Amino acid sequence: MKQYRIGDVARLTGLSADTLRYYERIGLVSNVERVSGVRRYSERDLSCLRFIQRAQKMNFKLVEIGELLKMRAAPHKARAKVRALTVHKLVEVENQVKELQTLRDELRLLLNLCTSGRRSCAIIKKIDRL
Amino acid sequence: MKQYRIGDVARLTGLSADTLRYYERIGLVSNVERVSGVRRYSERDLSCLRFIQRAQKMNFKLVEIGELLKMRAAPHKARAKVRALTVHKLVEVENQVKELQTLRDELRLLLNLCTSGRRSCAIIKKIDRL
DNA sequence: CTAACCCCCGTACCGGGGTACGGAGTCAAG
DNA sequence: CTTGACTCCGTACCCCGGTACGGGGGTTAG
Repeated sequence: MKQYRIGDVARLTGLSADTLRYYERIGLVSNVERVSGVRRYSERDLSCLRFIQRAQKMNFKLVEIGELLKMRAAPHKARAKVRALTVHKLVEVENQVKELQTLRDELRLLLNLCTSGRRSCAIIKKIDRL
Repeated sequence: MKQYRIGDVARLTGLSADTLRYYERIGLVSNVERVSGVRRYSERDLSCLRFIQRAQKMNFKLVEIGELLKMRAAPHKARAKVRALTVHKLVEVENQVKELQTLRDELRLLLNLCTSGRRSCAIIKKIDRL
């Protein structure tokens, strides 16, 4: 089984060495082997890190990813929990989308007002009494 | 002209007294009058605070709101700047919307997979090799 | 043997928007 | 005159996901 030092892992994953140490410190990646004090990452560790990166792109927070990793390790009883976590995340994201869309529309409105140029600034005025 | 103490303003705006002091500290609201050390907020100050609250809902950061407030005070030469700031914010928000929509679709996909129940957890598997 | 790298650990710091705490001062009513 | 409500200020702390720094040690090539 191949082993990687922190710098190798950094290059392979795109995460900085500091970040890798940080993940270990907060317990996200656990029990990385040491050889005379130096971290040796296994393929397993790498797979775990890539899982983290992908989950992060799915907007999961590091603590949540910690949960997911535990469930990943013990797949059977975890189904419902994983599902719940994902549903929760979906709802969160859906709400964010809605709010941001509203916001976007308002900003577009402001800019339209602004383009139909008058003396004073339509944007400021509009925020004044939105 | 009416004057308000910090507690009154807190009740009127929904901002905490600590937050009001904080806004003053970071220079967002400036030159609040004092009567023997005690803040006296004017109607102008209140209007300013409400502007802040509305701009904040528009996703402007406090530093940006600081800019807007300056422009609000000196409306004439500010047009272009206000516009630029707003355009920038709009682009930002549009990008966020797109990313979150993609994300939302992926989460929905995950949940669909999960519902068509099999032995092991489809969500975990999918994150494994997304 | 030295230079160039890599790695260790601990600590502090970043942004953003506040919240919490504690000691002291002020003011009005009872 | 005391009690209670309100305020002051300064400092520290929260979350989140890292980044930066600095002193020390290990390894490898020339």
